[in-house]
Amino acid sequence: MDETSCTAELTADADLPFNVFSKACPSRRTLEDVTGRWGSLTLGALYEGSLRFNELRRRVDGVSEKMLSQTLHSLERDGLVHREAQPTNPPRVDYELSPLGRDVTERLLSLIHFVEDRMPTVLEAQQSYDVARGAL
Amino acid sequence: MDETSCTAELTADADLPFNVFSKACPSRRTLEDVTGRWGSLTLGALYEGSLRFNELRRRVDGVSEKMLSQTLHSLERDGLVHREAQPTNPPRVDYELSPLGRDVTERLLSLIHFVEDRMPTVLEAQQSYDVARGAL
DNA sequence: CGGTATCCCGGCCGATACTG
DNA sequence: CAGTATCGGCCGGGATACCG
Repeated sequence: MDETSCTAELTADADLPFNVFSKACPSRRTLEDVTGRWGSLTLGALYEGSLRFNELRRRVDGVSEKMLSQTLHSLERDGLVHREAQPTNPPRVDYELSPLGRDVTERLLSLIHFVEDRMPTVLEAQQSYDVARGAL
Repeated sequence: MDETSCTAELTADADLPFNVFSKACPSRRTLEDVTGRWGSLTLGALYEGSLRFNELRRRVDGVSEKMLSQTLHSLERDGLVHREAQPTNPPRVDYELSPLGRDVTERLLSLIHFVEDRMPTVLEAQQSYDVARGAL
């Protein structure tokens, strides 16, 4: 299993070059960067436009400096976010989505908005589940 | 901040009832169930059709019994996956997506396939980043 | 087969302090 | 403002054993 082909024999996507269902495939890590707890929210926040570090921190409610910094590094490394630092004093750094990042985030936001939209149904399901379980 | 409205003042989605950018909003947890490390792969695997526990375990390369069990419980609680147990011996249990689960998974797969598709570009970006960083 | 229970370790992650 | 450094808890998650 090298890095340019990670075929998983047991999935229907068996002959795709980069298969997330295969444990060793680098696409799985990238997917986790994108869908991860902070990665998804960071990308989502940046979709509206470029933001500075602390603006981002306020938008993504609950993220710590450390995790935001780490998240931004991963996303920048993946080529999804572009970092632009201006050597002024005080320093000003803007983060914005790359074209690839925008394409990824469009799909991500489609999922996010759908989940937000169906939350009433989900909450109902959760209550039914909990009641049925609590009865046991 | 109750459970039927979680407005985040600082995002553009400020007046949406269920806002993932708000820390306390239940939609964030549900999104994590869907996009999480094992949740996303489990949903993706089930999109092709219903599967039994150990079939699922083999498809989702690297998942442990414990995590698969836990993941399936979360997804079932959210109303995304339906569990059907047949009281035979040996027992047979099938998992399948609910209609809501299918809708969610369609959007999820759109993202997954896009990431898989663009992996060559991502790998290139990563190498550039690593080279530039290694040079420092 | 289809799980649950228990143990336990590594690393995710928050808090705090510090730097340019 | 925009981070990095360091410490520590806690919990995700793997390994193993066990049950119906």
